[in-house]
Amino acid sequence: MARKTGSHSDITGPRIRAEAQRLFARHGFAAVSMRQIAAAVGVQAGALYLYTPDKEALLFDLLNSHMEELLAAWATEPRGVGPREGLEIFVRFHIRFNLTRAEAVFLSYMELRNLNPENFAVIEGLRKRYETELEALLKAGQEANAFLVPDTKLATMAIIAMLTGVNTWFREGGRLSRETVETIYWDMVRKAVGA
Amino acid sequence: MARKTGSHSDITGPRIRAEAQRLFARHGFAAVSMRQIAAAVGVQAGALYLYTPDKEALLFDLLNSHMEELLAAWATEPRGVGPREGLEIFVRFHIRFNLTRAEAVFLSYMELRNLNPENFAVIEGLRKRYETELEALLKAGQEANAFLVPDTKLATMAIIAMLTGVNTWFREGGRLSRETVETIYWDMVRKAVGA
DNA sequence: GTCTATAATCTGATAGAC
DNA sequence: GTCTATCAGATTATAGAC
Repeated sequence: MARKTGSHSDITGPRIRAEAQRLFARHGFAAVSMRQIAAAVGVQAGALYLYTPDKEALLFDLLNSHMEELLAAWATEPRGVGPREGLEIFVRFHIRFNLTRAEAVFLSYMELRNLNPENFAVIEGLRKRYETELEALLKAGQEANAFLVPDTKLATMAIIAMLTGVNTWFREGGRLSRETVETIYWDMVRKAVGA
Repeated sequence: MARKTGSHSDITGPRIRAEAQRLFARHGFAAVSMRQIAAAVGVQAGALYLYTPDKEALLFDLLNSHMEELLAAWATEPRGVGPREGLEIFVRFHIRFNLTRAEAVFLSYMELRNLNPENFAVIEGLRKRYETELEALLKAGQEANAFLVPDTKLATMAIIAMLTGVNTWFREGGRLSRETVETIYWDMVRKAVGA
């Protein structure tokens, strides 16, 4: 069962992504050097290029994985029995999922500008798909007369911005539990859409 | 009226700040070099150091000015005759002011991490002061039984995140005018706080 | 007030030994 | 798969001429 000397490809790849995410989120993509990432992983800078063609591809991989995981996780959430329950599930899901991926969420909002146009379009497409999921819920509720929403597009953007904002101030062990925060935000969203 | 050769201190200072803001917002603080800023202004890199001790002080100056101007502008807004009108004035003010300073708003949210701890604390203090203005409005409305807000701190964060989010998608000349957007957002905020 | 020149260091990425 | 060494160029900031 002896391993070949210095061969850790199964573990080094994920470690590079983890350390890159941590460093990019903390200092910003441009401020972090390949050498810093390598040092955090415990390899030399040259070794990184076995796992990524360049620095930008590393960033794209992080953003792309995050968005794919977000959509996949949402797909496994239960559908509500009506518009109101469906929206509550979305609100709670968004807060909960984003809080467990704070670094990735931060990167996805802050470092998009460091992607080339093709990669940027991919991430924007995935983000749009997620927004459309919420907008569909709002439209359905509006048509069923369960909600009173003057503009579903604006309501979509308003709700997502409001929910994502939790990431900027929430701290585990603070005044309120995550569950309580979810409930209070759901109360505000529910009233805002007239449900 | 002849000027001394190459003397433009009255105009170069503001130009440096304007170009730095534009470049930092577009590419990120770390990704922009002092040479790029100098080139955009039309001077050599060395000349920048007559106006700023270093790159970080330039960023701090931009963030600090923005926050001071935000607070000063809010201070000149009319007070509403009641909690409801007061909140509407805040909602419209926040959207309107932030849309006219999109680059500065973006920087204030994205580049805080590039400040040293002292400068960071200054900006955080100013931001907190602004948040407290909104929270006071919500508390007053709650006590007057004009609003029904389960948690004024969370409502403050939720409303600010929601309103600031307009900056990420609003484009002049798009589907809706700024006035219309203000009105729709005010409708959502009003309902969310039970007014 | 602006310029040129420069110091000292760091950058992303590659080549080739092991 | 990882290392060392290296390339070619960029970085912030300063010194001193004009």
